[in-house]
Amino acid sequence: MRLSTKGRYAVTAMLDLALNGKNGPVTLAEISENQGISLSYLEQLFAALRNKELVRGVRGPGGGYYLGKSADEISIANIICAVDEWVEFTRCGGRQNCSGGARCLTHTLWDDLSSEIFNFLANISLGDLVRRNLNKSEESEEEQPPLSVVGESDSSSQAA
Amino acid sequence: MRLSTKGRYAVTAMLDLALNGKNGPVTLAEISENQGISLSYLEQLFAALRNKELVRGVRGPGGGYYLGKSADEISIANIICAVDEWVEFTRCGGRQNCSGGARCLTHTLWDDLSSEIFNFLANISLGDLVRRNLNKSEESEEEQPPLSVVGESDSSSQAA
DNA sequence: CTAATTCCCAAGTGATTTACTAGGTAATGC
DNA sequence: GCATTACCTAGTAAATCACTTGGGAATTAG
Repeated sequence: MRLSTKGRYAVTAMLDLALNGKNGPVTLAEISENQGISLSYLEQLFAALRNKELVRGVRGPGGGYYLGKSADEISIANIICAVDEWVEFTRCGGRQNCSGGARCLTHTLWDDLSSEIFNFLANISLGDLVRRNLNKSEESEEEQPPLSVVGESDSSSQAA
Repeated sequence: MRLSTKGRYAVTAMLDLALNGKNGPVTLAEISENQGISLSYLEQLFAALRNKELVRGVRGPGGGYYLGKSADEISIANIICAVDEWVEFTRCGGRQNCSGGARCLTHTLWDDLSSEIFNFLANISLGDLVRRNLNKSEESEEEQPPLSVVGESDSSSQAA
C-alpha cells in the first residue's frame, strides 16, 4: 500500500465527483477550481482512474466525468491503487531465503500489516463517506464517533 | 498521513528491533544485513526515530539500539510520523472559504478519512504485531483472521 | 593508553516522483 | 463551424528516495 499526496489528490477529486455528480457530469475544470488542483494534473489522474473504470468520461459541451460505478462499489483502496500503483515491498520475493533463513519473519509481519492497511481502506467506500457527511449535516453539531472504529486495542495515548 | 516506502523501511526496521532486541541491543549493521537496507540510510531513519524517542542508542562495542519504550507503547503511526512527517493536505487551512463557500465539504470528508486512517495505524502497536506472530508460530498452520477486522461495512467484493 | 567498535553527523548524488505547463487532437452540442 | 469538453504526449523545476562518502565522538576490550 502506498498513501502519497498523489493518492490524496485522487481521493479528493473522486469525493468531489461523488458529491457533485448527482445530476449530470462534472468537468475537470470544476474539480480543478473546487479543489485547487491543476487541470492537466487532474487529466493525468483521471486517465489512470479511467483505466481502472472508476470514472467514465463524456466529451463535448455539457460533458465531463461520471463515476464508473456506484459510489458504494468504489473503495478508497481502489482509488489509491489506480493512481499510485502497488509496489511490492519486501525484497525476498515471498520465496527467497532472505539472509539467514527464518529471518524473513519480519517480512511476514510487514506483509500482514500491509494487507491489514489495505483491507481497511478497501472497506471504506465513497458512498460511506458521502452518507456519513449527509448524516452529519442533518444532526448538525452533535458529537459523532469516527465512521468505523477499530475496537480491540486499548493501548492508550498515542495520537501525535 | 503519508505511507511511503520510507515509512515502510522504518516500520520494518523497528519490527526487526522489537523481535531481536529481547536480550541486548541490536546494531544497525545487523538490521542492515537482515532487512537489506543500507547502513547509512538506516542511520538517517534512526536519527528521526531517536528524536521522537522511539529508540535509544548505545555507543561503543557491544552497543546498538534499544526500543525507546515498550513495544506496546509504540504504534505504527508513531513510527511513520517520525520519519515521514505529517504533511497537512487540504489547502484551505481549516478556516479559509475554499473557493465558493460550502465547497470545503470535500475537504472535511478527506480530513475525516485521513484521521480515520491515522487512528487505525495508531491502534496497532509493535507489540501487537510481535504477539500475533508468536501465536501464529505456536498454532502453526491454522487459519487465522487478520489481527483486527474493521467489522461494520458489508460493501462486498472490492479487493484488487 | 590504544585500537576496535559502535553510534552520530553532514554533505552530496543519481534516479525517481511530484505537480505542473505547453501544445496539441478527437468527439460532441448548439 | 465553432466552442467546449475529454483525451494525449512531452517537457520541467522542485522535491524526495535511497544511498555513498567521509568524517567525527563515545565506549569497551585488550
